[in-house]
Amino acid sequence: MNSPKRTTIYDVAREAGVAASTVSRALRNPRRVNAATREHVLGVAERLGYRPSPLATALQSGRTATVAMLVPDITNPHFFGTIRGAERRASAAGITFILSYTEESADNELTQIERLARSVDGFLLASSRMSDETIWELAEEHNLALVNREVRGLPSAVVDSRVGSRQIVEHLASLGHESMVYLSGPHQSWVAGERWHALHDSARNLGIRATRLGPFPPKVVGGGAAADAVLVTGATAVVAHNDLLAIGVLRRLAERGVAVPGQVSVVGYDDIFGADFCVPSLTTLAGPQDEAGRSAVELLLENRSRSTARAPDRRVMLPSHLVIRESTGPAPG
Amino acid sequence: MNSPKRTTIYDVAREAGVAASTVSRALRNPRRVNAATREHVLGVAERLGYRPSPLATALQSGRTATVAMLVPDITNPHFFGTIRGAERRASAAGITFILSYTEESADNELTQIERLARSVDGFLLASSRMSDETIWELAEEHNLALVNREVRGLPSAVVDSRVGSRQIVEHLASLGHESMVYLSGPHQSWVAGERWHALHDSARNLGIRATRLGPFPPKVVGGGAAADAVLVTGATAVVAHNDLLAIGVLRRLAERGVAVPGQVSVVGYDDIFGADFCVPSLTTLAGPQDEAGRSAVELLLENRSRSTARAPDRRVMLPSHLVIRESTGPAPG
DNA sequence: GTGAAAGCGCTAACAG
DNA sequence: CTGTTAGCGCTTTCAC
Repeated sequence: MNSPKRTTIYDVAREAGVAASTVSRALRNPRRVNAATREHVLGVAERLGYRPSPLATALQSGRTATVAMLVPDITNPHFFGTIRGAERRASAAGITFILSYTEESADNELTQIERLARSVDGFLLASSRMSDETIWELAEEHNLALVNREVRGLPSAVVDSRVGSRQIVEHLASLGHESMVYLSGPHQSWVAGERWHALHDSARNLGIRATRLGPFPPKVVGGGAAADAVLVTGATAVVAHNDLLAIGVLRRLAERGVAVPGQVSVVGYDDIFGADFCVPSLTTLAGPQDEAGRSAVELLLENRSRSTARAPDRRVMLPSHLVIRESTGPAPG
Repeated sequence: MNSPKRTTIYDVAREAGVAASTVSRALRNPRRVNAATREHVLGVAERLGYRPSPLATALQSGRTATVAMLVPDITNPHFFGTIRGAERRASAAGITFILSYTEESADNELTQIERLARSVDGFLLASSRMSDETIWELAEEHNLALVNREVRGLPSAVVDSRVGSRQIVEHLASLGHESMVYLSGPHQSWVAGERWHALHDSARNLGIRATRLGPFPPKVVGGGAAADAVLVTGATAVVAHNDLLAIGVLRRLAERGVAVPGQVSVVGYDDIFGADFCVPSLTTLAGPQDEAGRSAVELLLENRSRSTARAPDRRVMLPSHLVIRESTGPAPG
C-alpha cells in the first residue's frame, strides 16, 4: 500500500540543512554543487530512502521518461519479438514501457493515443492499421516511430519484406513451381501490401502466375478456409501472409490428405515460435523483429529532445532471410 | 511532437467565463455543478479539445490510474496469456498498463518496483522470483497482487497446479506407468514446488516411483540435457515443468530415436501455442492464464482505494484441466 | 453553486 | 555555490 507520506525533496532538504533546490541540483546536476554539500545531501537522501517522484518531475519538465507501444493484436506471436526488443531497449535507457493492444482497430489506436498523449514522450506504432493521412496528422502533435510500416517523412523501423518476398518467389521458381497463391492478411496491413507487390513483381519477372486470395484473418483458424480456397485454384505453391495462417493451412491440408510439399508447397512469414516444429516444419521469411522494436525506441528517443517541427525522416530497414524447411519442395508432376 | 502549449483547465475556465475549480467539478463531480453551467463548460472543453493531464491529476490525487506488471521472462509464451488478460482488464477499466520484464531475477523485480513505485497504483507480480519474506515486506509499502504465486496474507490469482498434477499422475498410472520423472524449473519458482509436491504425493498414493531432476532452464533448449538425464533413469514417463521444456524433450528424444509415447510418455504444463501441433502433439495441463491476469488486475483495483493496512487476503484459484494428446500412451512392456 | 487559494513534488530562473 | 520564488495542471478545502 502507498504509505501515507513518502519522503520528498523537502524532507531531505530540511534534514540536510539546505534548500530544496540544492537537493534537486545535487541529484540532477552534481557539478553545480559544492562537492562537500553534494556528498552530504546524497548521504541524507540515501539515509532517508528518498526516491524522486517521476510524476512531479514530468509535470514540471514535460518529459515523462515513458513510451507507449501500440500493438494490433497480442494473440499473434509475431509481435512478441518486437515487444521484447522495444521493452528491453526502453528498460535499458531507464524508460518506462507502456503496452497497449488495439485489437486490430484504427479507432482504438486513436483513442489510446489521445488517452496517453500527456503521459508519454512518444508512441511506438507497431503495424499500425491507421491510414497514412491519419498517422501523418498525428505526427504533428505527437512523437511517433513506426514499426513495420512506412509513412512518408516519419521515422520507422521495418524488417524488409520486399527483398525477402523476391527470395521466396525465386525459391519457388527454382523448385519448378509455375503458379502460386498469396493469402493476404488484413487489408489495412501495410506489410501485406508490400509483400504482395514484391511477390507479384518477382513472379511476373520469373514467368510465374501469381494470384491473391483473401483477406484472411491472420490466425491459425484462418488457414482452414484459406487452404480450401487454394485447392480450387490448382496452384502448387502457397505463400501465406504470416506463419499463423501458414500453419492453419498446413493443418487443413493434412486433414484433407493433401501432401506438403508433395502436392503443394507452403511458405509463411515471420518464423514465429513453432514454425520449426510444426509438421512439416515451415519454410518462412525470418527477420529480426526484436531489432525492429529496439530501433524504433531509439528513433523515438532521438526525437524526444526535439519539440517543434516534425521528426527527421529516419528509416531503418532490417534484412530478412529465407529459412528453408520441409514445407517447400519440387513442384509436382 | 508535443505541441508547445496544450489547452489546460484554465484555458477552458477563461473561455467559459468560470473558475478553474468549476471546470474541474464539471468534469469530475457533475452533480455538484449547476446543470446549465456544466453543459456550458463541457461544451467549451469539447470545443477547445481539452484533455486532462493524467500527470497533474496523479500528482495531486496520489492516484495514477496505472498498474505495472512484472514478468520474469517474455521469451516464454506461457506469460502471453497472463499478459493479455491483465492488459485487457486494465484497459477496460481505463487503467494504463506498464509492462516490465525482470529477466528471471529477483533483484530486477525489486529495482523495477522501486523505480515505478510512485508512478503506479499497484504491481502485478507474475510468477515472482522473490522470496516470500521480500514480497511480504514489499506489501507493507506497495499495493501488490500475485499471479501464479501465493504468499500468506496477500491477494493472488493462481491457476491450480495441484489438482491438475494429480490428474497427470492418475493419467499416467492408468496407462500402466510405474515410474516417472519430474523435470523441475527454476528453483525460485513457486509453482515448480507446488507441482512437485502434488506429483510426488499422488505418485506415492498410487504406488508410482517419482523422482525429480533439475533444475533445468524452462526453455526448449533446456530439453536436450533434460531428455538425456531422463533416459538414464529408465523412467517411462516424464513430466516437464512447462511445455517449452517438454517440447525440447520431445525433440531430443526424436533425435535419439526414442519413441514417444511408445517408449516414453511426455507431459507438459501450460498448453502453450504450439503444444497442439508439435509432433507428437503434447499432453499438457491447460489453465486459464488470461483469466489469472484478469483476476489479478481486479484484486489490485479492489485494493486501490484502501490506503493504510495491508490488503485483505483474497485468493482466486482457477481450475486447470488435463489435455490429453499424443505424447502419452501405455507404458512399454 | 461557485470562486479564491493552497498545495501535490519537483525544477528552473533569478538573486545574492 | 546556494537560497528564494514561481510555477507545471489539477483538485480540494474554505469562504462567500
